[in-house]
Amino acid sequence: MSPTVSSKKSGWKQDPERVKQNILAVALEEFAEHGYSGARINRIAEKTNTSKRMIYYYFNDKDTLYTTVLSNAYREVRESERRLELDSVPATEAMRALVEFTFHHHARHRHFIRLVAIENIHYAEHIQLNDEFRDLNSPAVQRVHEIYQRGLSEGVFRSGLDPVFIHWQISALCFQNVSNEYTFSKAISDEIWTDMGQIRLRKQIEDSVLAIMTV
Amino acid sequence: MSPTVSSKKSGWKQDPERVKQNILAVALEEFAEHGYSGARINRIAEKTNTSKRMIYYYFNDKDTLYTTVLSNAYREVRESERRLELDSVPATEAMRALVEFTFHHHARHRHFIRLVAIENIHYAEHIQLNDEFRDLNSPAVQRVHEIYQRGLSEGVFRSGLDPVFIHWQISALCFQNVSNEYTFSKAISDEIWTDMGQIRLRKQIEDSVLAIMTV
Amino acid sequence: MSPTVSSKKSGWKQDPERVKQNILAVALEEFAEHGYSGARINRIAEKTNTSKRMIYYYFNDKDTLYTTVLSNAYREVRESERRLELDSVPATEAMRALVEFTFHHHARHRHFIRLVAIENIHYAEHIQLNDEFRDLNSPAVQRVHEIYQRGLSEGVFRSGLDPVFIHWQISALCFQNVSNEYTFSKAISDEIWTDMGQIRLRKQIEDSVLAIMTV
Amino acid sequence: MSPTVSSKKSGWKQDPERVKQNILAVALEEFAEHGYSGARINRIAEKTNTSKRMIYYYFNDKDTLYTTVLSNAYREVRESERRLELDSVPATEAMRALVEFTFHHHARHRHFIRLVAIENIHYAEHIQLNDEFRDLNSPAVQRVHEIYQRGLSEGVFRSGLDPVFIHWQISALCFQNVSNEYTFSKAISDEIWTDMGQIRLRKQIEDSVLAIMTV
DNA sequence: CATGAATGAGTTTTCATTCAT
DNA sequence: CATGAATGAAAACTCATTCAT
Repeated sequence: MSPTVSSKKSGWKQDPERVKQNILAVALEEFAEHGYSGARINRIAEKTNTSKRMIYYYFNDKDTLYTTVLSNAYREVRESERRLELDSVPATEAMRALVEFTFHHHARHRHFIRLVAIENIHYAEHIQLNDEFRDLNSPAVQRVHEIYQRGLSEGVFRSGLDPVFIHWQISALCFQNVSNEYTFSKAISDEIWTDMGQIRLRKQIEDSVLAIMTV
Repeated sequence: MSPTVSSKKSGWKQDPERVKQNILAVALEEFAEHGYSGARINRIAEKTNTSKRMIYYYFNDKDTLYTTVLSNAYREVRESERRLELDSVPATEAMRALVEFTFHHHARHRHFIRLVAIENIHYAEHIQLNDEFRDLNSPAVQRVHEIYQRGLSEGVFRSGLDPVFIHWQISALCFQNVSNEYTFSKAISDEIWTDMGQIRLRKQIEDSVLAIMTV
Repeated sequence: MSPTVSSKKSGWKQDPERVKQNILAVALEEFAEHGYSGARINRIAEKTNTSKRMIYYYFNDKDTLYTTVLSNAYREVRESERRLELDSVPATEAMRALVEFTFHHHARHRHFIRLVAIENIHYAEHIQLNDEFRDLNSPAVQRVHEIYQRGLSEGVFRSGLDPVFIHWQISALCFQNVSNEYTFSKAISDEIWTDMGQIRLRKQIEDSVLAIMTV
Repeated sequence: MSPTVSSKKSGWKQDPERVKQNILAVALEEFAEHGYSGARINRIAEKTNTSKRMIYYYFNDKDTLYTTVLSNAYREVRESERRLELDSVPATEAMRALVEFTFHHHARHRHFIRLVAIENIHYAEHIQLNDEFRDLNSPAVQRVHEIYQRGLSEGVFRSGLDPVFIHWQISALCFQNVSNEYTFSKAISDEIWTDMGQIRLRKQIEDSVLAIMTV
C-alpha cells in the first residue's frame, strides 16, 4: 500500500520514469530485432511491466516511440564511449587502443548497431538534425582529432589527413563486423566470426587504420 | 498481328517471363526501399504492368517473392562483377583496380546493398545456404586470391594473408560507403559524400587495403 | 448510470463474457448450417451484436472459433442430458425412457447433430482427445451401464452385453433420424418425418434396442 | 498417332468419355474428402489427366460437377447393390444376408457414405427430386418388401410392418457405422471399429432388425 | 478439343490506435 | 494515472471462373 513499494504490475502507482524506461528498454529490443515496420506494439506491451495504453500515454505513437528509442540509444552509446581515456600514451598506441575499444564496444552494443542499420534503411529520417545531436556525436571525431594532433607533434603521422575520414574508417569496419556477419557468413565464409578470426580481424583493422595515418 | 510482338497492358497475353521479370524488378525496388515488413504487395502491383493477383499467381506469397528477389539480386550483381578483367596488370595495380571497381559497383547497385543490409537484420534467414549460393559468391574471393598470388610472385605482397579477410575489408568499406551514409552524415559530417569526398574516400580505401597487403 | 446495466450495441463497453457468448451462438449456427469451409466470418459478424474485429479479438482465427464452438456444443448438450433421472423405474421402462429422451433430445439439438456430422467429415481432427473430453461424454454410456446392471438383477436382460454397443445403437438411430432426413426423403420416402412417422419410428427404435437386450 | 492410342497427357486427342470419367472419379474423391465448399477445383485439376479448363468445358461449374458426381455415385452404388440375389433362401436367412451385405457394402463405399452425409448438410438441395431418382433407389425398399412378404407367408414375420421403416433401420445403422466412427471413437470408445467389434456390431444390427420383424 | 495465363470479387487476418470508465 | 475492450482501415491471400489463341 505504501507508495514506495512499487513493483511489477502489483503496485498501484508506478514511478513514471521507471515505467518509461521499462517501455524504452523493451521497445529498443523489439525495434532492433524486427525493424520499424516489423516491430509490434502488442509484443512490446506484452514484454513490458505495464500495458499497451501506457505506451501511447507516454509516447503518443509508434513513430515517436521509435524516435525516442533511437535517440536514447545514441545517447547511451556515446556516453559509454566517453569513459575511454587515451591521453597519456603515445599517439600510435592510442590509435590502436581506440580501434580496439571501438571494435569491442560495437560488438557489445549489437542492438545499437542494428538500430543504426535500420535507420539507414529509412534514410535517417527519424533523426532530427540539430546541434544537440551533433554535439552528442562530435566527441567521437574529436578523440581521433586529438590523437592525430599528438601523432603529428610526435612526427609519426602524415599531415593533411581529415579526422572525419579516419573516424569513418574505424567506425565502418567495426560496424560492418557486427552488421554484415550473417550474409557474409553464408555467401563467403564464417571464419571471421570465430574467436581466432575476431582477433585477427581486429588486428587487421588496427593495421589498416594506422597504415593510412603513418608516414 | 505478329505473335512475337506483345507488350504492356494492351495485348491480352503477355510473355510470362516478361511479366515475372517485371514483377521482380518492381518488387526489388519496394523491398529495398521499405524492407520486408514495410513492403506492400499493393504498391508493387500498382507499379507493375500486371495485377496483384498475378504476383500471387507466380510467386505464391510475399515471402517467396522476397526470397526470389533476394537471390536474383545476388545473381545479377555477381554476374555483373564477373566482367572485370585484371589479368594483365601488375598485382598492386590490379588490387587498386579491384577496389575502385568494387567501390563504384556497390555505389551503382544501391538497391542490392540495401537488400543485403535488410537481410542481415533478418539474420540472413531467407538465404538458402547451399553450394549453388556459395558458388555464386566464390569468384569474389577467388579474384582476390589470384591477385594476391600474383603479388606474392612479384614479391610485393606479404605472405600469410587470408584472401577472405582482404575481400572482407574491401567489401566492408565499399558497402558501408553506401549503407551508412545517412546516419553518418547527420551524426558527424556529410563531406564524405561530396564528389571530392568520394574520390578521397576511394583512395583511402585503396591505400588501406594495399597497406595491409604490402611488405 | 448503474454500471451493471449494459446491453446491445447502445452501451459502450459490453460484458465481455456476453459478447463472447453472443459470437459463439451465432457462429454455432453458421458452422452448423454451412460447415467449416462454407462458413463466413463476415456473415457471423453481421448477425452478431459486435464486429468482425471482435471475433478475432476473442478467438484469434476461424479454426479456433470453430473448435471452441464444437467443444462448447458438446458440453452444452451433455450437460442438458444430465437432467434425465431414471433411477426409480424398472430397467425395461428406464431403457424405453432413455431412448425416448435421446430421440427427442437429438431432434431438439439439430445444430449439434449437424456439427457432429460435419466434424466426422473432418475426421474429428478438431477434437482434442483428452480425459476432459472423455469425462464429458462418459455419463452417456454410464447411464446405459446402470440400467443394464439393474436389468440384469431384475433378470430381464441378457448377460454378456457391452453398454458401449447398446449406447451406440441408441445414438446411431436417433442421430440418423436427424442427420439423414433429407437424402432419405428424396431417395425413398418422407413418411418417416411426418408426425405419425416420428412416433412410429421412435417406438421401433425402442423396440429394437430392447430386443437386443432382453432374454 | 493412331486415335486408338490415347493415354495420359501425351496423346493429342483424348477420348471425351474417358476424360469425363477421369474428372468425375477425381472429383468424387475431392468432394467426399473435403465437402462442397472445402473441395478445390485446382486440386481436382491437378490430380486429373487433363486440365482445369476441361473441367469447365465438360461440367460448366463447380455446382454442376458436384451434382454430377453425386448422382453418379448414387447410380453406381445402387447398381452394384443389384447384384445381390436372395430369392431362394428362407426369409429370416435372407434378411440376415441383406443386412450383412448392406453392412459390408456401405463399408466398402465410404466415399459414397461421406458424400451422402455432406449432401444432408446441404439439405439435399443438389438432388433433383424426380421419378428417375426414385426409380433408382426403389429397389432397395423393394428388396426388403419382397423378403418381408416371403416371411409373412412363411409365418415368421409380424404383419403390419412398413418396409420403408425396416429399410431405414438397416440403412441407418450401416450408414452410421461408417459416418460417425471418428467422433464416437474420440468421445466414447473405438472398440466398435476393431475387427472383432465390427463382427459383433454386424451381428447386433442383424439381431435388431430381425427382432422388430419377428413375431 | 485443348491450354496456360489471367482476373475480379471476396476471405481471412493484422495492426496501430482510441475509448469510456 | 491506469485499463481491458473496442475498432476502422488496410494488409495478405484465395477461389471459381474466363480468355485469346
